Amino acid sequence: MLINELSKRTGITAHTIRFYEKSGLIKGKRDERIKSNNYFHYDDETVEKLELISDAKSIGFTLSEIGQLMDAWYNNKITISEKVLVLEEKLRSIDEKIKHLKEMKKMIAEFKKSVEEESC
Amino acid sequence: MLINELSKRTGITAHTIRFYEKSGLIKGKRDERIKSNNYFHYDDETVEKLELISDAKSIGFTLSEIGQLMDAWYNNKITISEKVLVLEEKLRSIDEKIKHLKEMKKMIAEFKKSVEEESC
DNA sequence: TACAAGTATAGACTATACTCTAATGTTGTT
DNA sequence: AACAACATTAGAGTATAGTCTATACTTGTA
Repeated sequence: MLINELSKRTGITAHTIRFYEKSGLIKGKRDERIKSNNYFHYDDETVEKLELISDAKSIGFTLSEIGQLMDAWYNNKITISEKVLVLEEKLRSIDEKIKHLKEMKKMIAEFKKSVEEESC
Repeated sequence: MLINELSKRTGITAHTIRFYEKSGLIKGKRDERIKSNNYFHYDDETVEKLELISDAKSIGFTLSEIGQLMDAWYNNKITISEKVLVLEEKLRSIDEKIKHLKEMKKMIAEFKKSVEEESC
């Protein structure tokens, strides 16, 4: 598929997709047989990758962290133990984030309670 | 206390503290009795606020969201029901973040398992 | 065939959140 | 008094993550 369809399938604009391509997160292929243009072609794996990027971004991962994660996920030049290491690190960082969120949640909930009691 | 002590107590650089001051997140007071300088003076509440800023940043809140939260927390020009509204919204957004994190954690954990099985 | 829609690249622009520098003045110590 | 340490403001610079524009070529449709 070409960039426009990729954009429609993922909800990510063509501009941003090109930005991710330049950043090295995804990679389109050129069709050697077609000489008249140099359009990039994308496969279903790229759709998957863009969805992973969206998901990982939504939990606060930077593009550089997402790059590491995607290397572990898709890059076969990396050994299994290297992959496992990256994945474990990401799991740890997720656990930390969850811990901080729960602490903040508790704080806000307690403060909310005290504000509400004030109003009686 | 002056900015340097505030910086030492919070671990936030004077530069960044000034940036937060310009952004309206904190507010130093000038001592009217002192005419020779116009140094800002900060109280313990500002220490607290900076700690809240650090905590809220670590869970991915933007400075603008933190501003709203701090208004609910410290600003008495806001009604109790307005405060409660902001606090509830933040609690919802924290729950969403936790949900996303747990989903991503599950995904990564499953993928990690499949990578490890591959190695046998 | 005209022409709208799609594609590529380079580079400018934006927003957020700092981070640093320069100029200038004040305070505290020796 | 000298001088280091600290304070202020204005404004420049940086990193991240886009977002947009201009230019130019290609493709699909009426």
